[in-house]
Amino acid sequence: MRIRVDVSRPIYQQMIDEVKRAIARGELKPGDKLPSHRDMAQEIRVNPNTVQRAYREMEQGGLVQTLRGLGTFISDDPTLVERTRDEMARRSILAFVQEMRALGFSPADIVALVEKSVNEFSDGQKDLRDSIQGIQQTGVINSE
Amino acid sequence: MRIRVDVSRPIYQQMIDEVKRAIARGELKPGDKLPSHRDMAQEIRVNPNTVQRAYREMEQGGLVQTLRGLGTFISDDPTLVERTRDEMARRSILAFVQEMRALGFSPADIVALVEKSVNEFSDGQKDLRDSIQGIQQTGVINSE
Amino acid sequence: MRIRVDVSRPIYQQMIDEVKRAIARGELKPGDKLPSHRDMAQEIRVNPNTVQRAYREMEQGGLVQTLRGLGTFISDDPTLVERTRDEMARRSILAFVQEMRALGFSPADIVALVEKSVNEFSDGQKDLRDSIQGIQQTGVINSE
Amino acid sequence: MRIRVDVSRPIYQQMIDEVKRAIARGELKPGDKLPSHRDMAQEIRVNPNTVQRAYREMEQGGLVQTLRGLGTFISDDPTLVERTRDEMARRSILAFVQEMRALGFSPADIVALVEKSVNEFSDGQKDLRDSIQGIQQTGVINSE
DNA sequence: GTGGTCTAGACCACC
DNA sequence: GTGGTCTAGACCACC
Repeated sequence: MRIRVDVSRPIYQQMIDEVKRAIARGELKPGDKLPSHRDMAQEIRVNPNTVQRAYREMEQGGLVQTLRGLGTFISDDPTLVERTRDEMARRSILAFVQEMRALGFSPADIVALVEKSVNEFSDGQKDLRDSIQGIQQTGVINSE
Repeated sequence: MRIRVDVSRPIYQQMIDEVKRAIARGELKPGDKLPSHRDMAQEIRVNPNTVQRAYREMEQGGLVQTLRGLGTFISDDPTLVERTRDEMARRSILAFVQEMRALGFSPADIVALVEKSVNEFSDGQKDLRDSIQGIQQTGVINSE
Repeated sequence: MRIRVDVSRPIYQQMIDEVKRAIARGELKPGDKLPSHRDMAQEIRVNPNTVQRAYREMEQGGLVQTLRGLGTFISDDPTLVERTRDEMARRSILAFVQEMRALGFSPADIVALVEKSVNEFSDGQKDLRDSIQGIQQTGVINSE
Repeated sequence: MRIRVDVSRPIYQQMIDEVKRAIARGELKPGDKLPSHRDMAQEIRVNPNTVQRAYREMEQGGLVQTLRGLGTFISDDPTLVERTRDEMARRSILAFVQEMRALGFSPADIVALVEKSVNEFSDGQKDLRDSIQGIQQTGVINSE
C-alpha cells in the first residue's frame, strides 16, 4: 500500500493554474492587467517572491507579458484562450480517466457514468460547488 | 478574477482519502493490517497524533476496526470495497464535470471528450501517472 | 472476588454525557450556544484540545453544530431532545437492571422496589441530589 | 447549564463499594479473608496506603475485622449480607429514580419502563454487560 | 475571538 | 508493542 501525503503543491504553480483556469473560463481576457506582484502578494498573503516567480514562469510560457513600469498583462494572443482551455481540459480529462480506470471502471462504465452525471447537472452547479468539502482556501482575491 | 491558494487539505483527511483510494483500487483488502500509528507517523514524517486522528475517524466511519493492543485493520465488511469505490468515483466524477462545465464545455462536449480519451487510453498509462500529477510529496510509504 | 478500580471515563466522554444529560433534561435547548472550547477548558480546568475533541465528537454525532468563527451550538433538530432523552434513559435502565440482577433481585423484586421508591419520591428531592452522589468534582461551570 | 467532570471517585471509596458489591452478590462470604493490603495494592496497582485506608474504613463500618498478624476478614455477622445487599440496592434505586425523574419521566413511566426492561432481561445478561462501553478498568484482581 | 490543525511528548491500558 | 487519553502550546482561517 502507498500512502502519500502532499504538503501542498508549490504555491507559484497553484497560482499559474488559477490564472490559466481564469483565462480558460473567460474570467481573465487577453490584455487584462494583473495586479502588481506586491498587491497580489498582499491580497493572497503570500511572499512577493512567490508571486514574482509565478509571473516570471507565466511570461516564459507566453501566458502573460510584462511591460516594465506598466505591469503584467494577459497575452494578446488570439489563440490563447482556446489553447489554455484545451490544456486545462486535457489535464482534467487525463487525470479523471486515469483515476476512474484505477478504480476499476471500464471505458464503457466511465462514459456511461459521465453521461449520467452530466445530464443531472443543470443549473444547480454553483450550489453544488460549495457543498464539496474538498478545497480549503487560504487567500482569495477578487479583481475585475 | 479569483486566485485561490489552498493550504492543502488537512493531513489526516488526505490520509483517509489515500486509504479509501487504496481500498477502492483493491490495494488494501478487508482484514489487512495498517501500520501502527507510530510506524506510519515515522514513515510519512507526521506526528503520531495526526495519524491517530486519521485512524480514529476511519474507525468512526466504519472503514477500519481497531483492536486494542493488536492494531488497526481494514474492516471486514463485504460491501466495503464496493461502497468505497462508489464514493471515490462519485467524488471524482463530480469534481471533473464541474471543472469541465466551468471551462465552458457543454454536456455533449464533455461526454464526447471522455469517450475519445477513454478509447485512446491503453494499459501502458499506469507508469505515466506519477510523472504527470506534479504533486509534491513529502513522504511515501510502501508497505506490502 | 473481583476488585475493579476505574480510572474514570475519559474526560471528553464525560463531557459528552453531561451535554446529553443537559439536553435530555431540557437544561440545554436546540440552538443554545456552548462556551467556546477555550472558555470551557479554562472553567473546567481541562486542556482546550480535550474540550475540542468532545465538541468534535458531538458534532460528528449530530448533537451540536459548529460554525467556524461563531461557536458551537446545540443542533436545531426537532427530534434531538426526544432522541437524547431516550438514549440516556435506556442507558440508565440497563445499568440499573443489571446491577439489581447482580445483587440477586428477581425481576418481580426490582419492579416492586422501583414502584415503592417512585411513590415515596416527591418533588423536594432535586436538592438532595448533589449531596448524595458522592462524586468528586473538579470543575463546575454554570452558564446561563 | 452545568458541566461536571469528575476526575474519578477516590480509589479507596471505589474499593469499599466493590467489596460491598461482592458481599451483596455472595462473591465474598462472612469469614472470607481479604488479600493483605500489600498484595491487594500490588494486584490492582494502587498505593498500599490507599488499600490500608479502604480496609480501615471498612473496619470502622463493621464490614471487616482485622486480626493483627492474621489478616483482614469479612465480618462474621449473620445480617451482614442482607444489610449490605439492601444498602447497595437502596443506593442503586435512589440514583436511578432520581436520574429518570430528572429526565422527565413520570413515576408511572419509570415503573413501566423497568417492567419492560426486566422482562426482556433473561439469561443474556453477562453478554450484555460487556457491551456497555461505560466503564474502563484499571486493575482487576481475581481471588477465589 | 472562534474553531481547526498539528506537533511534541507524557502516561496509561492491554498484549 | 499496540492503541487511548491528555496536556501544552504553536500557528492558521474566518469573523
